[in-house]
Amino acid sequence: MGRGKIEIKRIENLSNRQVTYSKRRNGLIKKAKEIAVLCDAKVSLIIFATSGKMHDYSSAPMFEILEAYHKQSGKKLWDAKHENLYNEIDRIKKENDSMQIKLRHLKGEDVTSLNHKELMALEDALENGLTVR
Amino acid sequence: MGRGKIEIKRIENLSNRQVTYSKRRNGLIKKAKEIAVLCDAKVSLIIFATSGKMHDYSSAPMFEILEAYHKQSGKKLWDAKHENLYNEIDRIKKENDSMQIKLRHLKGEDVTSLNHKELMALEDALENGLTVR
DNA sequence: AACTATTTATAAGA
DNA sequence: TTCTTATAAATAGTT
Repeated sequence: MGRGKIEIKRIENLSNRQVTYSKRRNGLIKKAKEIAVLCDAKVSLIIFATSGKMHDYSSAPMFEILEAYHKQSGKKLWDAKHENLYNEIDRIKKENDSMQIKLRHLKGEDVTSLNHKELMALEDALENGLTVR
Repeated sequence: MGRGKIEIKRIENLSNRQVTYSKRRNGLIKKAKEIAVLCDAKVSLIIFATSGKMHDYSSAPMFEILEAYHKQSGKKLWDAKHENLYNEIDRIKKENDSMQIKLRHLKGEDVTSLNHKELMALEDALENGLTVR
């Protein structure tokens, strides 16, 4: 749509590419807004130029749309993000369980029945567990 | 662009709305593909019809684009998802700290110096903390 | 699902 | 960059 027809392949001339990018980006966002209004659709659009500059549009809070996307796509978008948190929870829970066992042990017998080395080992384990995070 | 000009407002007639949705959705995805190729841009597009049906296009793995979006937008996309996990971590850490304090206390004195009520209270607190999850 | 009269988007030029 | 305009492309209403 213009003075001449163009092939859909990368525009090699930088200046032309930038101009076309700017025009088409505006057009795309306009169309996204229109379908959202006309058809009561939820739309999320994110565009990055090669320069790294970003433009975006969403007809509802981006998070909502991406949540819905996550549910329907079956793609595990968030897993990489969540993995560290789950790992941390597991680690702390284990630490916790370990302490619980030791507490029960201590409650069940006179503390003096543990020798000095046992106490040091116990203390080390706890200090370690609590500082590796 | 058609036999007549239309206003950009919700199309009330269901059938017309569906037809327009289908046509414009295709158009939008085509344009998204074109700008990605012509201008070497990264594009992510997600569209939901009111029916709940989803269509999407992304010129690179969706996760990559959303990660980049997350970094640039300053919008806290993931927080709602992460909040529960952070809360759980906080809760367990507190439980953990509490146990550590009690352990130190027990190690520092003969366990028999705690009276029966104190031991019961300690046990209850631990059991409670460990089962509320 | 096709068709086509019009509107809209935009490529090239200024 | 912004404006202009000839032409390509999208699409609203129709069949």
